[in-house]
Amino acid sequence: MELNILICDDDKEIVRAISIYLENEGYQVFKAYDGIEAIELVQEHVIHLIIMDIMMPKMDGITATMKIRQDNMIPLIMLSAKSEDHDKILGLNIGADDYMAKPFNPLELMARVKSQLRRYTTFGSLEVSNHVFQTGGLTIDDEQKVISVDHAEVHLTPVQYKIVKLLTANAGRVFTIEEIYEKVWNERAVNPENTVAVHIRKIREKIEINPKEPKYLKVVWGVGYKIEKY
Amino acid sequence: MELNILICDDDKEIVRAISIYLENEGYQVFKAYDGIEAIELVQEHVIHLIIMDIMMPKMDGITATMKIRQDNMIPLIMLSAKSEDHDKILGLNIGADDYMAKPFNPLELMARVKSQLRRYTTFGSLEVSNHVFQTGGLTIDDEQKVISVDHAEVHLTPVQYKIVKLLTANAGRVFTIEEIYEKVWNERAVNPENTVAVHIRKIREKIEINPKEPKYLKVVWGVGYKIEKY
DNA sequence: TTAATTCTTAAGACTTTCTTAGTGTTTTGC
DNA sequence: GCAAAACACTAAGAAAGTCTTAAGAATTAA
Repeated sequence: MELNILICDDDKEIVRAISIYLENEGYQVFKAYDGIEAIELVQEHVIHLIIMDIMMPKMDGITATMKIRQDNMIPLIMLSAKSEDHDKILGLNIGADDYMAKPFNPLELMARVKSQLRRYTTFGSLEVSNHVFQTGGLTIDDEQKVISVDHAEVHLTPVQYKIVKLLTANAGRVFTIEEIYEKVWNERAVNPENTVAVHIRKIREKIEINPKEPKYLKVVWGVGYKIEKY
Repeated sequence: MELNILICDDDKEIVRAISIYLENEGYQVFKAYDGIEAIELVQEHVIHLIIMDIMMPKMDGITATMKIRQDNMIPLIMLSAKSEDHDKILGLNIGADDYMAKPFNPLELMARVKSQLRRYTTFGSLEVSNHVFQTGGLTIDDEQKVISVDHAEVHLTPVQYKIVKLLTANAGRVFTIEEIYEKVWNERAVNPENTVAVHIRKIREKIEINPKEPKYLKVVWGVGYKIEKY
């Protein structure tokens, strides 16, 4: 999966240097040199993460962050500033997700970027290399995109399939609705939606004998859903 | 690995705000409102890092820091004070590990906390490796949100689960009702409520063979509750 | 355009949580 | 040792919260 990172700094040398690291890791990089450019790019493209300087001409990083959040846009935002500019940072909650002091160590930056983006790397770190997952009578063949329950094939729609795959590949682990949303749609949930619940219902209709007493797809009250590990 | 941070400030609003950030990052937070409370908590719990205000009633942060160091206790200590206070140098000479000027930006604070705690973590971000706590016949799997007593699975509600998790993760240690309330609900108990007792009752009903003679969840009269350490 | 899929909404079912009020037990002080 | 006080336990019902379900609107694919 392609992850898009926007790097925004008025120092072109920094932008260039960081881009190299990011591209090296396989990320798609977008570049901006002030807050206004950044906002434009965010409106035009699906950006997953923004690394933004605070001190910039035209529009600073704080203002840009607030504008982006006002528009209900949900990319992750990491702010950065020279350590002596700390006092410039006012206001308690402007909606950034991380902060780094300049000059920063590229390795640490990469570690933080990965840490932030972990929510999108759905099956990445957790997935087993195998193409077939199984738990109890539930089998999912990721190569043929086919799932079977007790040896009977079941047809799932794409979204349903992704949810089942996520839960089955990590059978036993409980995922909150937000987590499921983030990992399946690759977006952050803006407000608590019911859509995941509806999909869960549809899935149960297909894979459970008795949807009221699910054998596979279980709810953990007040927490989330999981596929039972057998 | 669970990292415990103690935040100590007489301004309750600050304590509350910072706790939210810290908990959001997965740290276990303890709260104190003056130096004496801080020292008590440090003696009772394994604290990895203290964020302490300098200006406080009863016992100030400098004195508390010195006392803690005199006792050969080793938590990291970050002091904070309004920028016009020039106690900075003094603070660092008496054994504090970092200093921050108020008002501070939460993102910067988080960056510094992580930086200090890096010695406890593999690389920057805090990665919990162990999801299973155990003591005697009581096992709690934090990934599956499942607890078992003598190999029999037990279903707990979210609040019940949080209480059991808190006590089990610190098995043998006594928590007062107020402590339990603060940690589970993330707020101070306004007036001595009975709600914790009710939850304790419900938990015992589920995890004890004979709730009247609890084997795991014990009361310490006049003090609080604990889970027996075996 | 039609068909399939996905998303939104809202009502109702169900679960959990909190409050109250009363009962039982342990400690304190005389 | 006994009464009073302090603290812990229990039960039941009200309030709050979460999940389920169905139906239809919106979107996407064929």
